[in-house]
Amino acid sequence: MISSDVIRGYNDTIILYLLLDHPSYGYEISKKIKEMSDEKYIIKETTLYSAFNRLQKNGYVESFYQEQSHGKRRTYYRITESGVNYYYEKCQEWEVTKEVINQFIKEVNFK
Amino acid sequence: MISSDVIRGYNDTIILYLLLDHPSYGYEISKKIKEMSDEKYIIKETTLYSAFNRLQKNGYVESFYQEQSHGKRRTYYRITESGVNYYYEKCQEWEVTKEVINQFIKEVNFK
DNA sequence: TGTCGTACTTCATCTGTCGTAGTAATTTAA
DNA sequence: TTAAATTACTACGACAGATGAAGTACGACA
Repeated sequence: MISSDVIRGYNDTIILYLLLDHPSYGYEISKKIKEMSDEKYIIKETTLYSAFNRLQKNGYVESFYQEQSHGKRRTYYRITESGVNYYYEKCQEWEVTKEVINQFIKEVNFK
Repeated sequence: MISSDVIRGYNDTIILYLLLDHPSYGYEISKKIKEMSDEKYIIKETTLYSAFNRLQKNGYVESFYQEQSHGKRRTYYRITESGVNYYYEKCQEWEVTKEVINQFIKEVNFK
Protein backbone atom coordinates (compact mmCIF):
# COMPACT_ATOMS: atom_id res chain seq x y z
CA MET A 1 0.00 0.00 0.00
CA ILE A 2 0.94 3.61 -0.31
CA SER A 3 1.22 6.05 2.56
CA SER A 4 -1.39 8.76 2.36
CA ASP A 5 1.15 11.40 3.27
CA VAL A 6 2.85 10.87 -0.03
CA ILE A 7 -0.24 10.95 -2.13
CA ARG A 8 -1.51 14.00 -0.25
CA GLY A 9 -0.04 16.46 -2.70
CA TYR A 10 -1.36 14.54 -5.71
CA ASN A 11 -4.93 13.54 -5.03
CA ASP A 12 -6.22 16.66 -6.73
CA THR A 13 -3.96 16.02 -9.70
CA ILE A 14 -5.08 12.42 -9.99
CA ILE A 15 -8.72 13.46 -9.99
CA LEU A 16 -8.13 16.16 -12.57
CA TYR A 17 -6.38 13.65 -14.80
CA LEU A 18 -9.48 11.48 -14.77
CA LEU A 19 -11.62 14.45 -15.75
CA LEU A 20 -9.48 15.55 -18.69
CA ASP A 21 -11.39 13.58 -21.31
CA HIS A 22 -14.93 13.79 -19.99
CA PRO A 23 -16.89 14.69 -16.88
CA SER A 24 -17.23 12.04 -14.23
CA TYR A 25 -18.52 11.49 -10.71
CA GLY A 26 -17.23 10.25 -7.39
CA TYR A 27 -17.88 6.59 -7.57
CA GLU A 28 -16.53 6.22 -11.07
CA ILE A 29 -13.38 8.15 -10.22
CA SER A 30 -12.68 6.03 -7.18
CA LYS A 31 -13.05 2.84 -9.15
CA LYS A 32 -10.79 4.18 -11.87
CA ILE A 33 -8.08 5.09 -9.35
CA LYS A 34 -8.22 1.65 -7.82
CA GLU A 35 -8.06 0.00 -11.21
CA MET A 36 -5.33 2.18 -12.71
CA SER A 37 -3.14 1.83 -9.65
CA ASP A 38 -3.50 -1.92 -9.75
CA GLU A 39 -5.26 -1.80 -6.36
CA LYS A 40 -2.20 -0.15 -4.84
CA TYR A 41 -4.07 3.01 -4.10
CA ILE A 42 -7.66 3.08 -2.97
CA ILE A 43 -8.90 6.57 -2.24
CA LYS A 44 -11.17 7.00 0.77
CA GLU A 45 -14.63 8.34 0.05
CA THR A 46 -14.22 11.25 2.44
CA THR A 47 -10.90 12.17 0.90
CA LEU A 48 -12.39 12.07 -2.56
CA TYR A 49 -15.44 14.18 -1.85
CA SER A 50 -13.49 16.73 0.13
CA ALA A 51 -11.10 16.95 -2.80
CA PHE A 52 -14.06 17.68 -5.10
CA ASN A 53 -15.13 20.52 -2.83
CA ARG A 54 -11.64 21.97 -2.76
CA LEU A 55 -11.25 21.68 -6.53
CA GLN A 56 -14.57 23.39 -7.05
CA LYS A 57 -13.76 26.15 -4.59
CA ASN A 58 -10.53 26.76 -6.49
CA GLY A 59 -12.36 26.86 -9.79
CA TYR A 60 -10.64 23.79 -11.20
CA VAL A 61 -13.88 21.87 -11.67
CA GLU A 62 -17.57 22.67 -12.11
CA SER A 63 -20.36 20.42 -10.96
CA PHE A 64 -23.71 19.61 -12.45
CA TYR A 65 -26.44 17.10 -11.78
CA GLN A 66 -27.50 14.40 -14.11
CA GLU A 67 -30.70 12.56 -13.39
CA GLN A 68 -30.48 8.83 -13.71
CA SER A 69 -33.28 6.64 -15.03
CA HIS A 70 -35.37 6.53 -11.89
CA GLY A 71 -34.95 9.96 -10.38
CA LYS A 72 -31.61 9.22 -8.78
CA ARG A 73 -29.16 12.02 -9.26
CA ARG A 74 -25.45 11.97 -9.52
CA THR A 75 -23.11 14.89 -9.11
CA TYR A 76 -20.87 15.12 -12.13
CA TYR A 77 -17.70 17.17 -12.28
CA ARG A 78 -16.28 18.84 -15.33
CA ILE A 79 -12.72 20.18 -15.46
CA THR A 80 -12.33 23.89 -16.25
CA GLU A 81 -9.65 25.58 -18.32
CA SER A 82 -7.99 26.73 -15.16
CA GLY A 83 -8.15 23.16 -13.91
CA VAL A 84 -6.36 21.94 -17.02
CA ASN A 85 -3.63 24.53 -16.50
CA TYR A 86 -3.27 23.59 -12.89
CA TYR A 87 -3.03 19.94 -13.87
CA TYR A 88 -0.17 20.56 -16.25
CA GLU A 89 1.66 22.68 -13.70
CA LYS A 90 1.39 19.83 -11.25
CA CYS A 91 2.77 17.44 -13.85
CA GLN A 92 5.85 19.59 -14.24
CA GLU A 93 6.19 19.90 -10.50
CA TRP A 94 6.01 16.16 -10.23
CA GLU A 95 9.00 15.69 -12.51
CA VAL A 96 11.04 17.99 -10.30
CA THR A 97 9.82 16.36 -7.10
CA LYS A 98 10.69 12.92 -8.39
CA GLU A 99 14.23 13.99 -9.13
CA VAL A 100 14.64 15.62 -5.75
CA ILE A 101 13.37 12.65 -3.77
CA ASN A 102 15.39 10.25 -5.89
CA GLN A 103 18.53 11.97 -4.63
CA PHE A 104 17.80 10.58 -1.18
CA ILE A 105 16.69 7.10 -2.16
CA LYS A 106 18.83 4.02 -2.48
CA GLU A 107 17.52 1.53 -4.92
CA VAL A 108 17.38 -1.86 -3.38
CA ASN A 109 16.49 -4.77 -5.57
CA PHE A 110 14.99 -7.62 -3.68
CA LYS A 111 11.53 -9.01 -3.43
CA MET B 1 9.79 24.99 -5.82
CA ILE B 2 8.22 21.84 -4.50
CA SER B 3 4.91 21.57 -2.76
CA SER B 4 5.30 20.55 0.86
CA ASP B 5 2.37 18.20 0.65
CA VAL B 6 4.31 15.97 -1.67
CA ILE B 7 7.46 15.90 0.35
CA ARG B 8 5.44 15.36 3.52
CA GLY B 9 5.69 11.63 3.33
CA TYR B 10 9.41 11.71 2.68
CA ASN B 11 10.96 14.20 5.05
CA ASP B 12 11.76 11.49 7.54
CA THR B 13 13.26 9.34 4.81
CA ILE B 14 15.40 12.20 3.53
CA ILE B 15 16.75 12.86 7.00
CA LEU B 16 17.47 9.19 7.61
CA TYR B 17 19.35 9.00 4.34
CA LEU B 18 21.65 11.78 5.51
CA LEU B 19 22.33 9.92 8.75
CA LEU B 20 23.19 6.59 7.13
CA ASP B 21 26.94 7.21 6.99
CA HIS B 22 27.50 9.18 10.16
CA PRO B 23 25.64 11.12 12.83
CA SER B 24 24.72 14.69 12.06
CA TYR B 25 22.78 17.63 13.43
CA GLY B 26 20.01 19.94 12.33
CA TYR B 27 21.83 22.72 10.68
CA GLU B 28 24.12 20.44 8.73
CA ILE B 29 21.22 18.33 7.53
CA SER B 30 19.28 21.33 6.34
CA LYS B 31 22.25 22.63 4.38
CA LYS B 32 22.79 19.20 2.86
CA ILE B 33 19.17 18.97 1.73
CA LYS B 34 19.33 22.37 0.12
CA GLU B 35 22.57 21.52 -1.63
CA MET B 36 21.60 18.03 -2.80
CA SER B 37 18.27 19.22 -4.12
CA ASP B 38 19.96 21.99 -6.05
CA GLU B 39 18.08 24.55 -3.93
CA LYS B 40 14.79 23.06 -5.08
CA TYR B 41 13.89 21.94 -1.61
CA ILE B 42 14.68 23.96 1.47
CA ILE B 43 13.35 22.35 4.62
CA LYS B 44 11.89 24.67 7.24
CA GLU B 45 13.57 24.65 10.62
CA THR B 46 10.40 23.75 12.46
CA THR B 47 9.68 20.93 10.05
CA LEU B 48 13.17 19.58 10.52
CA TYR B 49 13.23 19.63 14.30
CA SER B 50 9.76 18.22 14.63
CA ALA B 51 10.86 15.43 12.30
CA PHE B 52 13.81 14.72 14.61
CA ASN B 53 11.44 14.42 17.54
CA ARG B 54 9.17 12.08 15.66
CA LEU B 55 12.08 9.96 14.46
CA GLN B 56 13.43 9.70 17.97
CA LYS B 57 10.03 8.85 19.41
CA ASN B 58 9.76 6.07 16.86
CA GLY B 59 13.20 4.77 17.73
CA TYR B 60 14.66 5.49 14.31
CA VAL B 61 17.33 7.84 15.64
CA GLU B 62 19.12 8.46 18.94
CA SER B 63 20.42 11.81 20.04
CA PHE B 64 23.51 12.81 21.95
CA TYR B 65 25.22 16.05 22.77
CA GLN B 66 28.61 17.06 21.60
CA GLU B 67 30.27 20.03 23.22
CA GLN B 68 31.82 22.47 20.82
CA SER B 69 35.01 24.42 21.52
CA HIS B 70 33.53 27.04 23.82
CA GLY B 71 30.90 25.22 25.80
CA LYS B 72 28.38 25.36 22.97
CA ARG B 73 26.53 22.16 22.47
CA ARG B 74 24.99 20.65 19.44
CA THR B 75 22.40 17.92 19.35
CA TYR B 76 23.61 15.13 17.14
CA TYR B 77 21.44 12.33 15.82
CA ARG B 78 22.52 8.82 15.07
CA ILE B 79 20.42 6.41 13.03
CA THR B 80 19.44 3.14 14.72
CA GLU B 81 19.14 -0.31 13.20
CA SER B 82 15.40 0.07 13.18
CA GLY B 83 15.87 3.42 11.45
CA VAL B 84 17.92 1.78 8.74
CA ASN B 85 15.23 -0.82 8.20
CA TYR B 86 12.54 1.82 8.07
CA TYR B 87 14.60 3.78 5.57
CA TYR B 88 14.87 0.84 3.21
CA GLU B 89 11.16 0.09 3.52
CA LYS B 90 10.45 3.66 2.52
CA CYS B 91 12.75 3.30 -0.46
CA GLN B 92 10.73 0.36 -1.67
CA GLU B 93 7.49 2.19 -1.04
CA TRP B 94 8.81 5.10 -3.03
CA GLU B 95 9.29 2.95 -6.11
CA VAL B 96 5.68 1.84 -5.92
CA THR B 97 4.41 5.35 -5.26
CA LYS B 98 6.32 6.71 -8.24
CA GLU B 99 4.75 4.16 -10.51
CA VAL B 100 1.27 4.82 -9.20
CA ILE B 101 1.46 8.58 -9.55
CA ASN B 102 3.09 8.31 -12.96
CA GLN B 103 -0.08 6.61 -14.18
CA PHE B 104 -1.89 9.90 -13.74
CA ILE B 105 0.76 12.24 -15.09
CA LYS B 106 1.16 13.43 -18.64
CA GLU B 107 4.69 14.28 -19.53
CA VAL B 108 4.86 17.65 -21.12
CA ASN B 109 8.14 18.70 -22.58
CA PHE B 110 8.52 22.41 -22.82
CA LYS B 111 10.66 24.91 -21.02
C1' DT C 1 28.11 48.39 17.67
C1' DG C 2 25.34 45.95 14.83
C1' DT C 3 24.43 42.48 11.65
C1' DC C 4 25.01 37.86 9.96
C1' DG C 5 25.44 32.96 10.57
C1' DT C 6 24.91 29.05 13.56
C1' DA C 7 21.78 26.21 16.37
C1' DC C 8 18.15 25.59 18.14
C1' DT C 9 12.96 25.86 21.09
C1' DT C 10 8.09 27.01 21.92
C1' DC C 11 3.55 27.82 20.54
C1' DA C 12 -0.41 28.29 17.86
C1' DT C 13 -2.60 27.64 13.41
C1' DC C 14 -3.90 25.41 9.09
C1' DT C 15 -4.69 21.82 5.71
C1' DG C 16 -5.79 17.41 4.15
C1' DT C 17 -6.78 12.73 5.45
C1' DC C 18 -9.50 9.50 7.77
C1' DG C 19 -12.72 7.09 11.00
C1' DT C 20 -17.38 6.81 12.15
C1' DA C 21 -21.85 7.19 11.06
C1' DG C 22 -25.91 7.88 8.56
C1' DT C 23 -29.10 8.10 4.35
C1' DA C 24 -31.24 6.12 0.42
C1' DA C 25 -31.88 3.85 -3.90
C1' DT C 26 -30.87 -0.09 -6.90
C1' DT C 27 -28.98 -4.64 -7.97
C1' DT C 28 -27.83 -9.26 -6.91
C1' DA C 29 -27.87 -13.54 -4.30
C1' DA C 30 -30.02 -16.93 -1.10
C1' DT D 1 -39.20 -12.65 -1.46
C1' DT D 2 -36.22 -10.98 1.36
C1' DA D 3 -31.63 -9.87 2.82
C1' DA D 4 -27.24 -8.33 1.58
C1' DA D 5 -24.27 -5.91 -1.37
C1' DT D 6 -23.39 -2.10 -4.36
C1' DT D 7 -23.99 2.56 -5.72
C1' DA D 8 -23.74 7.44 -4.39
C1' DC D 9 -23.23 10.35 -1.51
C1' DT D 10 -23.13 13.91 3.24
C1' DA D 11 -21.82 15.44 7.98
C1' DC D 12 -18.80 15.65 11.76
C1' DG D 13 -14.95 15.31 14.55
C1' DA D 14 -10.15 13.89 15.33
C1' DC D 15 -5.43 13.84 14.17
C1' DA D 16 -0.81 14.33 12.13
C1' DG D 17 2.54 16.99 9.97
C1' DA D 18 3.95 21.46 8.05
C1' DT D 19 4.33 26.19 8.90
C1' DG D 20 4.60 31.09 10.60
C1' DA D 21 6.00 33.96 14.15
C1' DA D 22 8.77 34.77 17.74
C1' DG D 23 12.41 34.24 20.86
C1' DT D 24 17.11 32.71 22.77
C1' DA D 25 22.05 32.62 22.62
C1' DC D 26 26.67 32.44 21.03
C1' DG D 27 30.59 33.69 17.82
C1' DA D 28 32.49 36.02 13.83
C1' DC D 29 33.06 39.83 11.12
C1' DA D 30 32.98 44.65 9.58
